[in-house]
Amino acid sequence: MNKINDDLLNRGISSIYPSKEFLQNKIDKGEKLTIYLGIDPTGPTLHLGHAIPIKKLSEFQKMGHKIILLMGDFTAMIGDPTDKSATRKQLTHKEVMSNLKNYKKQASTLISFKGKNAAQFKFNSKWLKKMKFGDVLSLASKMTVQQMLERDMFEKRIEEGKPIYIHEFMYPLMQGYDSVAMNVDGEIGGNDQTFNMLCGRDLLKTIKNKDKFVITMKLLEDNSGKKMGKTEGNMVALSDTPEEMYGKVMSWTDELIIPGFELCTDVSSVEIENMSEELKSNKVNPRDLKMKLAYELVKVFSGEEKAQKAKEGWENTFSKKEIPEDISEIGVNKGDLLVDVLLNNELVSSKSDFRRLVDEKAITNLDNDEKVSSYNEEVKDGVYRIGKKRFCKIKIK
RNA sequence: GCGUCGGUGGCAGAGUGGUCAAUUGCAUUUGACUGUAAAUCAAACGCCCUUGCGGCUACGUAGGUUCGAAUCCUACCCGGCGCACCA
Repeated sequence: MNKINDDLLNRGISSIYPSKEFLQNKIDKGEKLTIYLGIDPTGPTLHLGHAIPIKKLSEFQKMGHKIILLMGDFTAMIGDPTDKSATRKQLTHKEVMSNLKNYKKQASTLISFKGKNAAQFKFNSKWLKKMKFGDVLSLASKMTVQQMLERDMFEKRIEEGKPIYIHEFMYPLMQGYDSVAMNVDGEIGGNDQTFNMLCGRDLLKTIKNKDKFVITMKLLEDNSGKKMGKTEGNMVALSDTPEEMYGKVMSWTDELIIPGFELCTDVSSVEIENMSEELKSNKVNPRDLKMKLAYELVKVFSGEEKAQKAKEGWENTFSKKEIPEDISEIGVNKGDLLVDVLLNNELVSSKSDFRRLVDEKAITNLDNDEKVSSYNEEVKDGVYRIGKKRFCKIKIK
């Protein structure tokens, strides 16, 4: 078919079940499909890992398909055992609701909740909460323990003598039931969700004799297979400022450059291919490509203007070693000790921490370019730099 | 319910009467190097006053034994595993 469609079913996609042809066929026939993405609100912000399937979803929306963003407000309380070597602490519904407070707004940078083909925003507690024990049992009778046990992380836990709770077994069933309850045509998600999503496919087939398609997206990961995550500290959150996003991308390892372009930006596939070639043949400085990636990525979420500003801000701070533009200004009294000021503003975590930094000559007064060398130094007017990333502007009242 | 093993710093995981603020790995911070990073190397990494082979707080909770406990004892709380049913 046409070019757009080509990207639609290829770019960033890990696999399509039952097959790409199956889905292509439906689209070619002009069917209006209902497709959903489920997110468990386990944290207060959406991050790039969520944004990747949301972005794909938006492509479907633009083509006139119906899309649903499903909040797993019920399932989040149980906790998806995927990728967890230990049982996750269960969340209360209140915590979950507070987590997802901003999701809709954050997602609306990519998909539209307004207009004639508005995306729907749903909650799975609506049907899961109402289920009776009998309903649960009949659902549970559709799946075997062996099927569940096949999952690696269960095997691993058994080996390590760690507990597996029954409710964790139930998780894929619940997620699968979402498909049945909403009677969707398809589901999209990260390829770490493959098992759960296929579970829904099975259920839909058994219960409603409907063939649900499943699209799994590639994950943004380096070649050691380590997913980017909060623990890595460089996971872009959709609540980040353009500057923060830009900075985080720049701290990614080089291997993420090409996947980053493919998964998170609107740069054309051809262009990406070219860049990939250039990288391999060392024709370009990876840094320059990464800067382009950072720019393009910020553009997707915040627009061109903000992206440009973020870029300039970053260049000033790091490349030219200048001070970032908008650093917080702290008003102090004459004679205050620098330690106290920094401690009160949480720029150092304790007085001991401060002393260590002084010993390491990590604190510099940029106005006269002198290192702070005494523990008991009084504050001076001017800009201080602590390590590489922390800055503060001090103003004596 | 019975038996048994265990609860240690952000996490993982040593330590089983004194030299333990507690080995080590990961994470983190800082410095060097660089392409901004990554990798690598060096250092730091409970808090407080800094003068110290300093003070304070910490090894699930509460008591106890001891000159001295993360280490021993008692009770309690929490967890794993096994057994008890199907045989």
